[in-house]
Formats: sequence, C-alpha cells, structure tokens
Amino acid sequence: MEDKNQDDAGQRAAPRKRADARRNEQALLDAAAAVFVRSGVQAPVRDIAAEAGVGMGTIYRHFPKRADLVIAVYRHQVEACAEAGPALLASASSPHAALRRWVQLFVDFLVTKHGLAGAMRYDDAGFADLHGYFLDRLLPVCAELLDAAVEAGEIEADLSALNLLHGIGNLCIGADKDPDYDAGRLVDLLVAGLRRPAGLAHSAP
Amino acid sequence: MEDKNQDDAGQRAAPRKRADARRNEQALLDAAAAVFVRSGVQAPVRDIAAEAGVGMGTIYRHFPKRADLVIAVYRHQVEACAEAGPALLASASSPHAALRRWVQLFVDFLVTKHGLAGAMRYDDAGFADLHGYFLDRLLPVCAELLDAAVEAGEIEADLSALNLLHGIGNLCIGADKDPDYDAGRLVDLLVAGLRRPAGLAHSAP
DNA sequence: TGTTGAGCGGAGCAAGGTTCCGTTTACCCA
DNA sequence: TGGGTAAACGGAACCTTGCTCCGCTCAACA
Repeated sequence: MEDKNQDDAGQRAAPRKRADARRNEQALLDAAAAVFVRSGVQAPVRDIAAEAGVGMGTIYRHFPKRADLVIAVYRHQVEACAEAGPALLASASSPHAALRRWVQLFVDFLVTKHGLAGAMRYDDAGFADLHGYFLDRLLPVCAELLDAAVEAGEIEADLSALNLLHGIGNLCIGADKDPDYDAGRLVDLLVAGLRRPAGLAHSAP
Repeated sequence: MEDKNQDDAGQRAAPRKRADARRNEQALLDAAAAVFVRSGVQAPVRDIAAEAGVGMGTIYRHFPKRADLVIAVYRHQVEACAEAGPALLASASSPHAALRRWVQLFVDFLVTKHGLAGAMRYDDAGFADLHGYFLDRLLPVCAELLDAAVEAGEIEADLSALNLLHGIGNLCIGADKDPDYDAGRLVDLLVAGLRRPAGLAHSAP
C-alpha cells in the first residue's frame, strides 16, 4: 500500500514523480472537487488554483487543459457507470429494462454535477477532450445495452448509441439550475419512445 | 408606407429616431444576420460591428445586450413558428399529430441557425433574455397543443410545456455541428414516448 | 553537501463582452 | 440659412477567463 509512486497500476514507465508534485496533484484534485461542488464545473481555473494554494502554472503542469482536470475529478464515477452496464444487463428483467436503468444512472450522475452536462456538449471546443473521454468510456457500454434490446426485439434498431448518448447528455443540460426541469422524466420518455409496440417480432417476456 | 418612423405599429410613445440611427439599426440587423449564417450565433460582437461598418458603441446603443441583437434577428421566424401552432391544431388529423408537426417545425428552426439552440440554454446567463423571449412567445403555443392532446386522451398529462420546450431546445444543441447527430429523430422519439398506449381512456380517431 | 533539472508561481497574452466618454451630426427653430 | 443641442457615433479601455512563459526554488540523488 505505501508504495513509492503508485497512482496507476496500469501504465508503468512513468519516471517517478517528486513528492511535492504528487502532493500538489492530490491537492488540486481535492480543491477542484470542492470548487466544482460549490461553483460548478465551469468555475475559473484561478479559483481552483487558489483553493489548492498553488499557482496557475502548477495547475497547467498537472492538467494541461481544464478538461483534463474535470476528467480526473470524475474518472471514478464514470468508471463505475461504465461497469454498471453489463451488470444491469445480467440482472435486469429484460435488456430494455437494463437500458432504462442504466440511462437513469447516467442521468443521475450528470445532473448532480453542476454544469457537467453543459460542458460535455459536442460543440464546446474547449471541452472536446471531456466529450471524447465520456464517449470512449460509455459508448461501448451504451451500444451493448442497445444491441441487446434490439436483439430481444424490444426496440427499433435505427438509433445509434452515439445519438442516444448525445441526446441524453443534452437533455441533462441545465437540470441542476432549474428545479422544475425534470431531465430524468424526459430521458425516460425518450427511451420509452424507442420501444416497439409490444409483441411485434419476438415477444417480450 | 414611407412614414416618418414606423417600425412598430404597437407602442406609440417612442420619440422618433434620427435617420442615421434607423439606418444603422437596419445595417446592424442585416450584418448580424449575415454573420450569424457565416459564423454562428456566438460570433464576436466586434465581427458584427465590422460587418455593419459601425463602432462598438453603436451596437450597444441599439442592442444593450448581445442577446437583444439575436432576438431581433430571429423575431420574425419565432413569430411564424408561434403562429403555426394554432394553425396546425386546426388542420392536423389529431392534436398529437399537430403537436408532432409543430415540434418538428421548431426543431428545424433551431437546427438551421448555427448555435442558436446552444445559446438558448437555460443555464447560459449571458443569453438569459434570449431564453426568456423564446419562452414568452412559444410556451403558450406549446401548452395549447399539449393540452389539446391531453384533452383528446392521446398523451399523459404529466409533462409540462416548459419541460417539453426545454427538452426540445436541449436536444437540438450541436445538431448543426455534427451531421451524424439527428436531433429531429430524438425529439420525435420523445414525443412518441409521450403517447398513451392506444385506446386507454377516450379512443383516438 | 553540491548539483541539477523537475516543479513552482504568477505576470502576461489573447479573446470576448461591455462600458465610457470625447467627438460628430441630424434635426429643430429662428 | 445659420446656430444650438441632444442624440448618435466610434473605438479605446476595462474586466474576466483560458492558457503560456520563464526565472527561481528545492527535492532527490550521488
């Protein structure tokens, strides 16, 4: 456990960081998480630097783009969401039910992070990497759920996972700002609209 | 027709503008429209001033916020969309069909204006007025269509017009940037998901 | 303990929205 | 037609925000 430089069991080759560097990276992660909760994901970089008690240069040394910091802060939760996909598929009563529950999981995640959905927008150049990261991680999961539901004859096959994820992300924008806006309901309607009239091809259990 | 100062048959009391002021206002409107087509709605104010051949001060005299300029440019089309609602309700085969067609009209409008949907976001403070304008004009129309469909027993009553409009606006974000993203399809799914299983309460014609 | 380069801080740059204010000029009246 | 005046103009300047640059510091290792 108390190893020398063990952040990432994955890629060896990183030439061991200095202690102060590791300390600062962690401080930045903690500070960013706190600031994101307080002020939202679009909080100024300067605020985060101040909260962590480091200079601007330090932030950009560890996280070359603002998006990289955001990614790092939410990595664990994205990972958890990705892993929930196959699990739900195995445990839910049908692929469509699994899809529906997974989608709500994703919505809950997005909605609880002030402004994350907005920052993830496809057309936000500054956050292109964030967009890419979410897609890399979640697109295969979403596709698997979608395919399973198509396979089971529960939904039409004409919606790509990419479109669905995009749509969900978009629907969650602003959900944290307006208590009357119910992103979960809208997303659920969207997934419901996907459903075939019961008993067309195969039959649903 | 060649009146003295007749922009607005509505509110009297405006104390007659100078000729150069009227000329510049029109030039700005034209310039903004051109720039919006070329570079999108988020084009820098400076670009619009340059295109119109006026200074920054002039733009802000006529349109105190960037959003005011955007509103002015699209006012006609928003108006047309608003008026299409009752017309569709009168002509379509059912309220739900009317709703569906109206919604597609709105989607087409949003998608063809680079970045308009993005700028309209609820959580974009800079464009709060734009958001407000769209809502003022289109919310009653949407509510009317929704109510009619509920009345006819075609859809559930548990989705507010505000939520629906929000959702549609959100779904259209980025649609102009990514040719693979099909906002129209997603919105249609959403509206489809709203539909009651046929023949529940009243019966659909 | 001396050397050295990884790491640090923060001034500075660019971009974009908005404001300020000295100058210009359209319009009214004599 | 000639003045007077307030409306209108223009653009420099300001503020915020993301990101870069670079001289200084000090952790790590011999």
